[in-house]
Amino acid sequence: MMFTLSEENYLKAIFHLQTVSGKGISTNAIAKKLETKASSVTDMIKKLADKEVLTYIKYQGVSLTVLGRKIALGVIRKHRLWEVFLVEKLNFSWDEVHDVAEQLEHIKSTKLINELDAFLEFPKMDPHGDPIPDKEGKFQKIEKKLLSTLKENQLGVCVGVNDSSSEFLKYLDRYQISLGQKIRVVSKESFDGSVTILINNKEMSISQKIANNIYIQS
Amino acid sequence: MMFTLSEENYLKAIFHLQTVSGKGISTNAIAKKLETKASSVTDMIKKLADKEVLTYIKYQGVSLTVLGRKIALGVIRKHRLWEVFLVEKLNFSWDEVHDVAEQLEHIKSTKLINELDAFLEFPKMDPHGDPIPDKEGKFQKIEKKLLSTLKENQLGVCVGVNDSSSEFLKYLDRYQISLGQKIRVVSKESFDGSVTILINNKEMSISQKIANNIYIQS
DNA sequence: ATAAATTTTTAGTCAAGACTAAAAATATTT
DNA sequence: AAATATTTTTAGTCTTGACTAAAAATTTAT
Repeated sequence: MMFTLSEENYLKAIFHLQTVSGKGISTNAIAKKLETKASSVTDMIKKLADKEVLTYIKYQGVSLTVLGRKIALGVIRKHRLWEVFLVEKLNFSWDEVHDVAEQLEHIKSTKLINELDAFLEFPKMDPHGDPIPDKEGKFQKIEKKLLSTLKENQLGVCVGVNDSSSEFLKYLDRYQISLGQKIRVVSKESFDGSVTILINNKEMSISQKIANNIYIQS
Repeated sequence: MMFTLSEENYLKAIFHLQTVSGKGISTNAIAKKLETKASSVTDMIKKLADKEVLTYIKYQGVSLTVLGRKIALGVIRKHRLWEVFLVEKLNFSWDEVHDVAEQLEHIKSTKLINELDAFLEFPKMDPHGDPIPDKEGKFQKIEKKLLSTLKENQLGVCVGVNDSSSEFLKYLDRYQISLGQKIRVVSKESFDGSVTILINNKEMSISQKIANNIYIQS
């Protein structure tokens, strides 16, 4: 069974939505994620249900079948391995990889992706701290919480980001926040939720929105 | 100006046809090369003429403009660099690379391809002996002739193949014919054009068709 | 130079994947 | 429990790139 580029993108989007909110995924949520219209989503969902990668009951949202999940994980595996390749071998920075990986993830060749995996020495994480599924679709769940949940004076290490947009990642670069960076919460402002943090002995203030997009391990 | 996957494939096909037969390329020739129908070619040609990548006069075939040639060479550059990558870094053999490279050649990212070029240390040839255009589209023309044009007792080195199909390349592997391999013509059979050659001190006979698809440098 | 054969183009369809506008179903208020 | 608001689906349209069948132009043969 072959899947088109569009179909793969739908499966990936539904998988991501499913890991966040447990239950059936609404047409609207998918439309928003893929920046398309609800009517287009309905059309595609019918096709994917016919292909038995998701179950669909009218007016009740969808959820992936075992097969659908497997395909989604395959695409995610490819996306993240290519990101590692771009950063490790081709001098891309973490804010430059996303768009290219979005293209590369749809290249069809089992040998290609497994050899790439070996060439990169079976990395477990991509450049944004997200886990890379193995051949079987298994991946380790990383213990992590949002920076915004740390209490005053607590210390943690940055292990991931919740937003991989180029704008956000460039912001982090400017403030020297990268994977592995130690961050201490100095104080929290209850008025606007902003957080004062200590990085490399320098104090700085970040907005709540920023703090909500940085993953920390204590 | 952006080009779709189909448009790029048309440009590439026309470029290849143009390098073989000097003059305007016929609708039929393109259809044959792309395994499509002449009517489909006419449709696409009109679109490409509008985009000013080729000139087209009804019933008279087409020829690439400077821009069209540049785009075609860009696609060919990507194809061949990816082939080198697959063989040198990912343990592909020369008969396995074509289909994957056909997909990879359409990935859009200038940085990607130039970094890949550097990573591979600016190779001048792909695994089939074909030259790789540089950033500017320049490439060296290799002096070569068909094995079938050698006279009896002449010696040469295999420097390329005229057919990159998996079947043909596997045949060459079986008979230990690879790039750089020394080949001496022992005798030629005028009846069927077959050629008896000497490789690694072993004599063998190859058909005219095979001899017509191996490039030799004397 | 006309007839026959070939090539090329036109006209009309089709499938995929998206869209808008309107209808139908479900949720939320009052 | 109606009335209103929201979500989802349907119906119909559009674009891209392909297709078939038929018409038009060009070549080749007689």
